[in-house]
Amino acid sequence: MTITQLQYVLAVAEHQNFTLAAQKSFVTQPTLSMQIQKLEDELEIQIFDRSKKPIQLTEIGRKIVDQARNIVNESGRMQDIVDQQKGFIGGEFRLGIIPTIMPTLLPMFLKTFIKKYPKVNLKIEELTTETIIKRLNEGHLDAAIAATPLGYDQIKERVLYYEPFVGYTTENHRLFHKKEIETADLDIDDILLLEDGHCFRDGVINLCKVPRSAEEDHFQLESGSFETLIKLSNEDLGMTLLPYLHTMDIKDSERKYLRHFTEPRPAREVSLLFHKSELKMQIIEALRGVIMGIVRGAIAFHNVQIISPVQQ
Amino acid sequence: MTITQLQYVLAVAEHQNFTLAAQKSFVTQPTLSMQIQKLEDELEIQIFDRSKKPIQLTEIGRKIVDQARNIVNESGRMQDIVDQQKGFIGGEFRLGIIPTIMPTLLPMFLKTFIKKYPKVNLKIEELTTETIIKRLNEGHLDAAIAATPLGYDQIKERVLYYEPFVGYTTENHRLFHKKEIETADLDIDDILLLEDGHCFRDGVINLCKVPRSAEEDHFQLESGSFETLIKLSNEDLGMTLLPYLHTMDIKDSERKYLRHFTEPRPAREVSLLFHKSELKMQIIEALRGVIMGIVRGAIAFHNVQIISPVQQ
DNA sequence: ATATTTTTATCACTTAAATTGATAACGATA
DNA sequence: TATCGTTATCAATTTAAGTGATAAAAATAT
Repeated sequence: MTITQLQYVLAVAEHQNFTLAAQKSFVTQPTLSMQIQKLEDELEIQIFDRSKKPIQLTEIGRKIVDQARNIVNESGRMQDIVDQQKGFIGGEFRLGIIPTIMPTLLPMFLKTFIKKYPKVNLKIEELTTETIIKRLNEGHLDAAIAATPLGYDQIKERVLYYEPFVGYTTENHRLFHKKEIETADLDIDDILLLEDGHCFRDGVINLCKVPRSAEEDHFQLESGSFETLIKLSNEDLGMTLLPYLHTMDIKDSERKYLRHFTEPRPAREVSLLFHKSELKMQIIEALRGVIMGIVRGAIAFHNVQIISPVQQ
Repeated sequence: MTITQLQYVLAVAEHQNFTLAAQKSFVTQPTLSMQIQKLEDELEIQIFDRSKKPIQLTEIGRKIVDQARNIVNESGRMQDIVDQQKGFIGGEFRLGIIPTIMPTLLPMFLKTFIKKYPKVNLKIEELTTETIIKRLNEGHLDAAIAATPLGYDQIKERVLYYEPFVGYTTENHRLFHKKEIETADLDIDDILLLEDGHCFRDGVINLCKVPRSAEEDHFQLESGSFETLIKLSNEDLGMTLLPYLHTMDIKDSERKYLRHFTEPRPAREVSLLFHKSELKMQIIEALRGVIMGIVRGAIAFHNVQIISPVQQ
């Protein structure tokens, strides 16, 4: 049994296809087939059921894959240990960020981070929470930023900050004339929300404590960005909710429509997520330090009411 | 980095000698030297300080060795997973037992065990608690039986049974005429104990709640077996304490010197120890099942006062 | 049904890696 | 200074990993 063989097993398990897995592993398909057969012979079991299309893991195969992932992860940590000892912060680091956090948070910390840690080769991707969890589990992401708590037992969460929500009304809206609004004022049918998969939506739904019913949705087209929501809101299609950081670069002409909540303000918890194997922990800690340093001051922490994303 | 290289590192770390480590790994010394150099080059660190005699681990080397042990353990578990799935209980199993438990317990369960699990190739060694812990940590033992609790964080303990102590007096002893004795009757200067390293001794000392003082020891020669203690006791050199199972095969002529304790009786906790990595867990569970099945009935469990070995 | 495409297995062959035996280099001890 | 025990280095060998071509099998298209 070699670490390489285990990596091949993981590749096939992921892609359910020897040819594709071989490409992703940068070897030819016979290499992969032979090495996996060798491992199967050595352990005297079948890891894959090749009769099913696409290829499936056998019952024992699933356990083998779990353990293989464990071993491959622990092997990867060897270099981490060396880096940590040397105080070296560098190498490739793949970070996922959900769409509702990406545009505001990334510009705030990116410059500082790459200046402070120039040897880190950051690869940032905008991904939904669901994809983030999948990729973290498969080891294709080193860390991610998303709304929490999510409570996956393979994924650790470190809170970065609590971001209050701010209401965005229009002149004709029933709440426009209130200086400050409170949670109880909200009406689920009245609020424009983001499309599914953006966990912000779930936070809002959760906030209103009203289960979303399909019949009550007036229009099906839902947006992926707050810019669209603001424009729809401006057309008197309802109010919307914006995370605090988004309100910082809103047009002056639209600023008058912002309505802050009374305390305790509803807020979302934004955390750094990473796999429990804690690979590349030095970089994760470095990133956390930079982000928390930048955000501190920009957001008031006191008296916020945490909104959990309900998707799981 | 290969698993083989990590095994070589562990061998050198253990034996502090490339030549010896090579022998134990069944390869030549150049193989070992080259593979370890290759790993050091790959990680760009020195694992071993070859200037010191005997060879020492560097600071980073110690961390590398810990992680290597982890990876090698997890690799070893791959076959365990397969065995477990197949319901196969077999292969080499190295069991350590402390001297004060070995002679009474081993004959009780050995026959049953090898009959029930004929494919297990049991290798049993009589070892002190200290050696047991060292070997479990190094992976040279799969499990052990000793007096507990010990509280090492790398070692897990599963209680097998509680074994009461029985007093052994002689005709001229002050306690001879009591039908039953109690803990308070004991006097540390008056009891014959086993040599250091046998954890039973510590249990007794702990029981008496009197720290052992060197001046008070009347004679330095201490025994390794209860047979010797009984004989010394017969010579009126003091009373002694025997674990319950030892009293079952005592000579009829000496049986009249046994004095049971009143409840709650002092007892020692006897447990199955194994490394927290839980390798070969099926066999460990099988062994535990057999021993607990055999011991149940032989020892009354109620109202025992647990005596902890103090050595740590 | 039959042809075509996609995919995995098998083969002889090449490339790369691990291992070896001999020996040099080093440091400790006599 | 000689000797011993040890590790490093080297060319040669053995073993393992990887390749390209192709066969076999299965799915899909015609």
